[in-house]
Amino acid sequence: MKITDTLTSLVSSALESTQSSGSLPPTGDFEINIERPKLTEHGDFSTSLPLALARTMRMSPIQIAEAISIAIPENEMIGMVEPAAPGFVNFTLSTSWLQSQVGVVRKAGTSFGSNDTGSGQSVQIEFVSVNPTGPLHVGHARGAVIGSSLANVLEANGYEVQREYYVNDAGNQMRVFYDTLYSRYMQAAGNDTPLPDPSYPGEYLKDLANDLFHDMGESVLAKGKEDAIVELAPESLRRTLAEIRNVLLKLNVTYDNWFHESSLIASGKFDEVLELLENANLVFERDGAKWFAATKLGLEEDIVVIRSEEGGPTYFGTDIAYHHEKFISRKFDRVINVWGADHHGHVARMKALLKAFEVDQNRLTIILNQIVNFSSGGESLKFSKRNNVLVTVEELIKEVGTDACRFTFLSRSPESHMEFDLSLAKTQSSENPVYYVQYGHARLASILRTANERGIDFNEADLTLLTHPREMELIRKIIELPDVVDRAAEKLEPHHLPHYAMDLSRSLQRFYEACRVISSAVPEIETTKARLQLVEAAKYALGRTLTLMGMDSPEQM
RNA sequence: GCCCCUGUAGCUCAGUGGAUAGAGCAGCGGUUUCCUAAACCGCGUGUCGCGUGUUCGAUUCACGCCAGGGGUACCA
Repeated sequence: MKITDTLTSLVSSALESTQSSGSLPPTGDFEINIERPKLTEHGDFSTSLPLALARTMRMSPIQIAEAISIAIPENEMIGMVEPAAPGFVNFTLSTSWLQSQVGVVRKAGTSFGSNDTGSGQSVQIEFVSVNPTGPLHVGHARGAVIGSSLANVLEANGYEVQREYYVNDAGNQMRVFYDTLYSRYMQAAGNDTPLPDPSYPGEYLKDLANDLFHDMGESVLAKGKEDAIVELAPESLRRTLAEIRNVLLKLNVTYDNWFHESSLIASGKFDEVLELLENANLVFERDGAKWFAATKLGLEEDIVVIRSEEGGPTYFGTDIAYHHEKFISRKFDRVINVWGADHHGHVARMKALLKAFEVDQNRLTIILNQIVNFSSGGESLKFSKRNNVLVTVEELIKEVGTDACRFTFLSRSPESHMEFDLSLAKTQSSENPVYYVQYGHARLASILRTANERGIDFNEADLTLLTHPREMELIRKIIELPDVVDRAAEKLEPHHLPHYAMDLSRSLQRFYEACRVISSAVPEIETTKARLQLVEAAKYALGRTLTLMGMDSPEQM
């Protein structure tokens, strides 16, 4: 049970008993809010309930706080309950309970930090989903990092999670891409074929065509353009996706499923769902195209689902079928899409679509991460190959490393228009919070290594010897982790993790400085054992945090 | 025009309707017989963009304004 839940029930029963004894008057509806005070003098937790009740009770808040404080039932967790002006009830955790938590954390081990808030619920999280037309651009890294950490955190909170990449391999863009690929392939074969209009830009296509020509040769061309594309397309798709997959792997991003847009058409799913909407009178024809009647669902404009020109579905068109697939066929309780801010116009459409499917809109959450500006030493960077500024995620990882990259992206909330300072991120020193956190982990590992080398068995220890302020500070910080995970998962805010990691690291460095763990002085062996248990607990907490962030937990640096 | 996001310390950013708004970096000064100094300790009044409102209480919620970014396709 979470600490705050216990406190809530303690306050609740205190209020009931004061009311039944008549020392406090009855009240209407209210909510018990447990928060963490900023000042240590105000204890570990507090509630401002008396302030909220003052009006209906027609009493001064402090009187209510006093009455509640006295009535709080005995609990091993609570060391002290104090009323405080103007109307708070402050709780301080008991030293003995805090000490005992070291054992609880050690017992939980690498699973420490987990909750079961989401157990029994399935959630699908879709992220990155960039068109398979080239390597990932630096801007895509943010969504990748947010999505993958969010998935980790949701899993830690008990959800059954599926990570999915939606491969847009069917749209008009892909047609242009393949047309251009054909021309590039012809050029690679030495023909003077012009690029189509419109054509797909980028050097990548040229390189891809050259590679394909090297491996597949002239014979492909003998069949004419359409047949050649039929052969080239799957192979180019396979190679581009492999490249995307590899670079994501380097970013520590993995998927449970790669879902192809084209499969929606091949399987008939697209037609099936379109018919569904037609039967519901939500699809009509105009100017030779088919439209989704979004205005009937409160939107300002209708949306094209099938183009007039070649009769193919639009991006929104297939997304209709895709989301039907997510909610109706695969029956996810919740669906989370992590999109770049440039997709913002699409959000209202998807919500409208859910209305058409009669799916509760709250089951779909769309996280829009804002764009990233890259800078180096205070100077803003414009991306281009010509200026020799990095462009791809691959180059970004090479430049700053996976861990620094993840930590930096993760430490800002998705909606912030963040600035990524490359020079700071790649600094491998104390200036960089990334290494500060990892160094903390390495240091803990080092202490445990030393204990092992010296043959110290600390499996049995007297935890009541942990009384130093820095020891208590560290324990308090360690046991915050489940709350941090819970909050990150429930509010879909993974950026709390790096901030917690920093706090925890600071607490353990301060502890390290003040409390020698392994000492040559023999009489202190019992203290050593207790502190080694604390060190191990801290290592579990920090290691778990790093794992959830998708970062490495180094044993030494 | 309309829609979304942002505006908090010199810089980059946290901040759950509560008590005296925080961290990292940068800057200045100090700390090392023994587990990693990639560390620790000390030094911070900032119109929380501006205004009005809701509230016992607003950086937090609502509305208006200002500034910056993004979107506003038979692209995705």
